[in-house]
Amino acid sequence: MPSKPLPPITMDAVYAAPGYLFRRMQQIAVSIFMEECKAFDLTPVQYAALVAIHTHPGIDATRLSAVIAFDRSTLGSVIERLQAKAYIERKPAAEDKRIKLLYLTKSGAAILREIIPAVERAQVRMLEPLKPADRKALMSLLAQLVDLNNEASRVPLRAEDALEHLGKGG
Amino acid sequence: MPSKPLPPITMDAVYAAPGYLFRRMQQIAVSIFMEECKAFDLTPVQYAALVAIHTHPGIDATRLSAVIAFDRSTLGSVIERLQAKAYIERKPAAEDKRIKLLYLTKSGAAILREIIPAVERAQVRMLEPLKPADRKALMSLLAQLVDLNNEASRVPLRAEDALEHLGKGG
DNA sequence: TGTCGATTGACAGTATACTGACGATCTAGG
DNA sequence: CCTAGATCGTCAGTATACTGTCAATCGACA
Repeated sequence: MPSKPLPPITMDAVYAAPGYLFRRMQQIAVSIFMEECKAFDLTPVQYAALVAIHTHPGIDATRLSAVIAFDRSTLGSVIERLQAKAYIERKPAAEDKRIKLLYLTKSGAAILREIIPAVERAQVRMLEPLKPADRKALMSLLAQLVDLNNEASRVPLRAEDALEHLGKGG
Repeated sequence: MPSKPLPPITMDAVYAAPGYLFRRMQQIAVSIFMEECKAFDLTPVQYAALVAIHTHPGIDATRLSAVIAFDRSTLGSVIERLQAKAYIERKPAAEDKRIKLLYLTKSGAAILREIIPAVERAQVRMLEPLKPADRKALMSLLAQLVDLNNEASRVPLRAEDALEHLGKGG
């Protein structure tokens, strides 16, 4: 008896696979972002980190990783690069010698203001080929799926939860 | 006169941005793939490369990169790793000394057969939180968007176009 | 108070990705 | 035949990502 007949192995199956489409779309999105923002020498990750530090001054690296759902290991080098560009500062916390608090510098706040229009353009361009109704539908479904799959990633998004210990007490 | 008033900078704007959602979803997808396939020690990229080499035996690295829309520079190390695992072979082409042709080995074909059920499970799991109708809608919109944005990425998908010179003459 | 478990930042190792460059090689034109 | 331009594989440099580990530190509990 032959074993269960195998489905044919085709590239079309790969092209239609969710994982493949997600990876392709991410590559395209990064490419568009970098093109629109090339005057600023900021990556998407660095941009998100700047926004989070702007929104939560004095956050530490571990909590930052939860707020933007980045890997903590990776975040170390991201922070280093932002610091090397003088967009952020790190200050040791008085109460806990392990922690280094993150703050935007003046030039960090300035570049954040300046880059936002370019980021907006990039976001618009990513969806531009679709009809407006389809853009909304896609974003709605994707937002749902990301939220419902939150725990499936190594670094689940914790957003404001992660900030309970920041100056407000737990 | 103050300049145009700035929109507030919030994390919610980041969370709702297409680029952010695409990156999150890709992280989640890779995480699920690796979890389902951990017994096989194959990454999503390595899997796609194996399928393409299976479908197009004797393809070279440059055409492979077009068929799966991978960066050619990156593909070099991917090929090296697959070769180190003895899943593929590289043979110099007789007619062109620059080119190395890629072939699946027996163990490469075997692992491809064995991993497919795990890959299928991963693809299903990625969309599982959505209702069936929503899964179809999301995949349809995403496939359209990726296709319409094809030229926006550094390595546009060329699929069968790239194979015109493979044994069939141009 | 002294110790144990948890947390924090850092690091090593692996794997994608993209940019830019390079030598070897092929092809087309003269 | 010989040179100019294109192509192929490769490499160096940078930037995300994830796994696993480590020392320093903190907090809680005995």
